[in-house]
Amino acid sequence: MGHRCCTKQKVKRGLWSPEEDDKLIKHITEHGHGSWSSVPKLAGLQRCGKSCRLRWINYLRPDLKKGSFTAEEEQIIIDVHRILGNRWAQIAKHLPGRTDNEVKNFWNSCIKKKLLSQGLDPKTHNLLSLRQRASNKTACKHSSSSQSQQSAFTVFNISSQANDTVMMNAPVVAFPNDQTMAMQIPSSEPQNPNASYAQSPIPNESTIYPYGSSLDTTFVSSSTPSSVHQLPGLGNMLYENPCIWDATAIFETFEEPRVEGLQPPQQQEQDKEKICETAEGKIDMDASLESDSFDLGLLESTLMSAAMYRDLSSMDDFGWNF
DNA sequence: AAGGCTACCAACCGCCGGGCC
DNA sequence: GGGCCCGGCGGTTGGTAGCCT
Repeated sequence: MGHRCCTKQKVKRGLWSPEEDDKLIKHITEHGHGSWSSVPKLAGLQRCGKSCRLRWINYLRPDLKKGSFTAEEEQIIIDVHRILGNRWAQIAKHLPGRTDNEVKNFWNSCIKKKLLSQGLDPKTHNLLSLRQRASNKTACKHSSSSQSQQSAFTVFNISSQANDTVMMNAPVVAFPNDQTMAMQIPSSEPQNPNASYAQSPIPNESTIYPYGSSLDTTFVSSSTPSSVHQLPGLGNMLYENPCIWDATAIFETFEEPRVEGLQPPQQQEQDKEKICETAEGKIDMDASLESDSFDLGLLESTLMSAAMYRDLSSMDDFGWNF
């Protein structure tokens, strides 16, 4: 059963022939599309108006960008999808020359699998639970090696390469070229986060280093948060923890980090609120992002706060003091 | 070489909301 | 207010090319 407009006349379906394309291009360039339902008749096509519209928008439009997606575009898709979900049309608006259909197909064929292989849930962008990861392993040859959950500060990493990485549901910030921000305590270090709090929180260069392959760059630190007993929230922790600050400084040595900085202090309160919501099991960032005029700057700052979302079960060890 | 499998992508389907009468 | 038409959107399907066994 076709669309209403398609039932009025006998219409052709399936792939478009070059002749049909020519007719449609000629008609639209000369007359514009006007009412799509009248296009087939005026253009001399045995197609439904919807089909003409789709063909034009997805394939024939002159301003379409041809070729495969760039790493930059891929990152934009991931970033925006993290906030908006499957709103392909909205996502496509941030990619000039790309269509929602194209973005959707690229997501389903490439990015989705990539995220899964990194242990990320493509829907929520959160790390998959151990069970989910286990079930995913059967479908994903290159998934991360099995890793146990430790402390929330142990690892901020998804790495398919690092055997001694301790995986947990912790912040992950993705960068172009699949660089992934991650904080990790090497397995030789004390695994109890409280055990090392008395140590100097300021890491030296030997304790923070790029780690992993070109596809998985992991930042490793032996340092741990400096003030677990007064944690006002992870947002503040980002500011108060020199370890993480120093880690961000390292980004400068890598290719064009997308996240240029953390939120200004006044945003911390908002972030705290978001994290509180997350603690209640709610991760809903869409409410403030319904507008068409979505701001990538906002997105980036949001991502930094979003970087602190994740499986709160792993956060239970900490004495939250809101 | 042939059949099976997988990935990719163009196109379709069905639903929804807005505008018009 | 209700029905109809239309455009837009997200989900899904089906064809095809390439790879693997």
